[in-house]
Amino acid sequence: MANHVRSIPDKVVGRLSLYRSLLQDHAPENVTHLFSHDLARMARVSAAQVRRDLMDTGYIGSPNKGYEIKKLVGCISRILDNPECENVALIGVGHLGRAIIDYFQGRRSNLCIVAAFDNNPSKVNRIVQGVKAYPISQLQEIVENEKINTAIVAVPGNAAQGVADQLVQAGIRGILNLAPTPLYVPENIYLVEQDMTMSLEKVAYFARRSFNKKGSKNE
Amino acid sequence: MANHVRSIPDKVVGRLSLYRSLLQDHAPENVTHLFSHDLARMARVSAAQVRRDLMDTGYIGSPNKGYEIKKLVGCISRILDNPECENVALIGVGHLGRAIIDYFQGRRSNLCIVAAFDNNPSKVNRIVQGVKAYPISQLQEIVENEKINTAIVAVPGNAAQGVADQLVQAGIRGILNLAPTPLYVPENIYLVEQDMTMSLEKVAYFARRSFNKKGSKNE
DNA sequence: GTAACGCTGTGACTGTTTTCACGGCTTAAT
DNA sequence: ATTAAGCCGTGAAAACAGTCACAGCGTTAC
Repeated sequence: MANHVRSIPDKVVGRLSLYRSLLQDHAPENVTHLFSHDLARMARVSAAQVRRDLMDTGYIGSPNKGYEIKKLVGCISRILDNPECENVALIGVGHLGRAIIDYFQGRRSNLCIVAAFDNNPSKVNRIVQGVKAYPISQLQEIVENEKINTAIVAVPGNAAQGVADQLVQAGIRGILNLAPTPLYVPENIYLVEQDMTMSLEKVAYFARRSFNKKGSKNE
Repeated sequence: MANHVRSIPDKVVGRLSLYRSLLQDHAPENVTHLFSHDLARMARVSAAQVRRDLMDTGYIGSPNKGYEIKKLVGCISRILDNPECENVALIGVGHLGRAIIDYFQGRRSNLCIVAAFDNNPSKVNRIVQGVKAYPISQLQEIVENEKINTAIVAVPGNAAQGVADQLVQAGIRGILNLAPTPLYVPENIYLVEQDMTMSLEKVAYFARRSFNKKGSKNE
């Protein structure tokens, strides 16, 4: 319980992840340093926000060179990443599942989707976009062998809870749920719900009554 | 500008949308009423949170019957929904785009994807999962004709900004961005960024250091 | 040398979101 | 009737998140 390693808030972790991907993917080749306001502009946040967030990484910038991109990325990675590559399971090999595989296939990241699962016999026991697909019955076995502790749920809503139960059973520690049904999981499992319906209804609501107020959100 | 209709905060709108979908899709058939703590349990929030959120809808529950589901749904809908059906455009007919169409096809909602767009000639001018797909060159025309003011961006990261510019040009007011690149849009456009990479990195981070702390997030 | 600049890191502040806690109401039971 | 119970609505407090503003420090210019 003694959380000697200072625990970083949810929101900050999200932005650190964003900063890193911006630095890796969108920084001009020839630039080695940048300032808080540069990163802020890229991430659509305030410069003060960037500086505050970076405090949590322990990285210290130079007052007039700014931040050294390489070092900063390394520093964020030391916080966000496992020392080794982090194995992730994907459940559901429909359109959404494949979209997700594409997402991660392209991007350098230490997150690696090492196995996909589906209960549709026609989809399993073959390679989908570079990822081996298994029947769900092998979930437990593979989660253990591959030391997977994070999973993405991309199945239809009515199957989601069942899948979640099996994931918890298999020893998964964190779940990203993309199905439109919220999940019940034990307290000690970290869960992020990402329901597109909800997000879209929000957009529609604020778009309609566009008081000239801008909103923006992540996670 | 006089916002006589009290503007409801972002977060609350999101939860109202969630409450409604829970009530519509997951309420037992024979039950007509429920209490704040019932809805709270379904939505994984506190009962006080539910009551506070519902204040914004104007609906008033009965101290010992609780909330009448039908009336409450109606009341939330009166806030979230357009009187008529709300037309939405989808940009990008890859795996992600199709997944989104499936999402909304199944669910009763007053959001309706009326047109999809793609710049891949092999994907356009045909019906994809019930939605007509057009080349992006027709964006402006169709947005105007169909009175669309909300769009979902589901294209690869490097195409996202270009698409966003065209959407703004065409008069769109709200954008849900699912591409892994944050967008620049004018202040008066409501934008929600929903980057799966970021979410997953967050899950992985908190799953790893699972101090027995639970986290949960939406939108 | 030294003055001016412009950035970082951070304490203090402001604003927002969530929780607490309690008065009031409505029903049911005695 | 009167009492007891239990939930709702909401003011007040607490927790959280983001912004402001400024001291301190390299760097550059003169």
